[in-house]
Amino acid sequence: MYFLFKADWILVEKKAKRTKQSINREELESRILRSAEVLFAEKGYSGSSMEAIAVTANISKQNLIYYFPNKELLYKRVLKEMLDIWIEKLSFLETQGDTPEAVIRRYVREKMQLSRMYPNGSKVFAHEIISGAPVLKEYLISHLKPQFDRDVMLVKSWINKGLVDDIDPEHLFFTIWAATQTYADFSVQMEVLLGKHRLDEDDFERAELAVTDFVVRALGAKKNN
Amino acid sequence: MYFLFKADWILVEKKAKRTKQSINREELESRILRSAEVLFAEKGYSGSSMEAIAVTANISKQNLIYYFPNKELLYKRVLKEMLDIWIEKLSFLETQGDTPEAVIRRYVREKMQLSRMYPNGSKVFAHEIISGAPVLKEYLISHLKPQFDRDVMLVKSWINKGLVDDIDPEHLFFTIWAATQTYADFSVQMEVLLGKHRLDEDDFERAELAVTDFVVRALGAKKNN
DNA sequence: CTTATTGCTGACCTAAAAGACAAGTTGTTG
DNA sequence: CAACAACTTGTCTTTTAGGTCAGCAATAAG
Repeated sequence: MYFLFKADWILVEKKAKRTKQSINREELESRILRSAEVLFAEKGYSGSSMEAIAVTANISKQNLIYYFPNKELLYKRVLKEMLDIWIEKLSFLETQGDTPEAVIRRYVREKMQLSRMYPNGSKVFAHEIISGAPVLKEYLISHLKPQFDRDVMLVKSWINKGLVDDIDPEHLFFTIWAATQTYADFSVQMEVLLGKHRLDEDDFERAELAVTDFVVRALGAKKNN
Repeated sequence: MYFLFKADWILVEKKAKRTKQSINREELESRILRSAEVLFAEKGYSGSSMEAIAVTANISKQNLIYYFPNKELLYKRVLKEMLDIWIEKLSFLETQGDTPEAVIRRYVREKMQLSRMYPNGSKVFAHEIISGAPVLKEYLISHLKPQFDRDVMLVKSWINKGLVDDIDPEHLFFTIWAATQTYADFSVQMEVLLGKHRLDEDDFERAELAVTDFVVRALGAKKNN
């Protein structure tokens, strides 16, 4: 799973002899990554200093640099962690016997859950894309596009079979992504508008229902085959 | 229109004697603002140096500072310019005799056009909200929320009158905003996925059609009253 | 137990970036 | 056209941030 970027990932694949040190290393690395994620999400890449990340992770700056020799590497690792999760959880494969509606419902639900569970990773990703994807562009071309093309084809086949209405498949995906990811990225705006300090369980429940419902209606999906 | 933030806007309301200097000043100010907008959109607040903004605007850094004595002020002005445009163009008022569908169609179209015409402003706004809206939070509370509440009420009245289906009004708006703004903020991702260098006239046409259609279907709006 | 490896820290160094200041230039106005 | 205001630039200071390096501390391996 270390295929994402050229040569500049830290490769840690040496038999893993779980000594006291290696355990500590793992724990500390993930603490650093979580801290970095929070800061990158909130302040962006340039706005997050190594010093600040170190403080958040409760270590010294030099120690941080010991684990991640430079900031760009750290940033790429944070992005990578997020993408790994997304790839793992988001396949749009047509399960045997599933109706389009079922596939879509599952897809929307999983995207919503990612927004709910990894809001910071999502924000880091958003900053990156808005900024023109300087780091991720290659990845989008090599990994996301093929999957996208495949998924679009699938929806087209649904249309041809008359299982769903004649909608625009590409823009359907853009809308689904936007509508789901917004619950991570723009949560502050929603909190203000809903008059809450935090979006809670219930809000996400409603959101998931609403968005799923919108999408299903848009598809005009026929329930029985 | 200078009510947005406390006291730190530059107030320029002195009778405007259109001399050679004042014309030049206006021209230069807007050139600076456009340059700043581009950089803030791409690099975020911290990633954009005054030096770089000056270079982009083709003036010296010292001259930039003469016009905008500090970076934060410049940033706020960029945000303000964007918000002024949005407020001006986005009212969800029920025009006499208009059906819900017509109102919604107009609303979506206008939001799409904002994404198309002011992608950079939109990106700056997105960065700001994702970052927790440190500058804009007050504004969201005082200006956006009241308008939002009003618009939600309107949709509820539509529902009560049976003009549209029983959808979730709050989340309807969240979805519309997300689905339209994504064409500004995530344009790079779409370019990659559609295999284009730039989203063109035609893409936006299709996008507008798709999103409008999507929303109208979600509403289940009845065409005749 | 002692040697090698890994983890951690403090003292630097360098570059960039915000912006203060003073001095010069250009345009405006009585 | 003289005096004043608006504009522009070069120089300097301070702060911050990324990162190096040498050495000390803790742990693992023989």
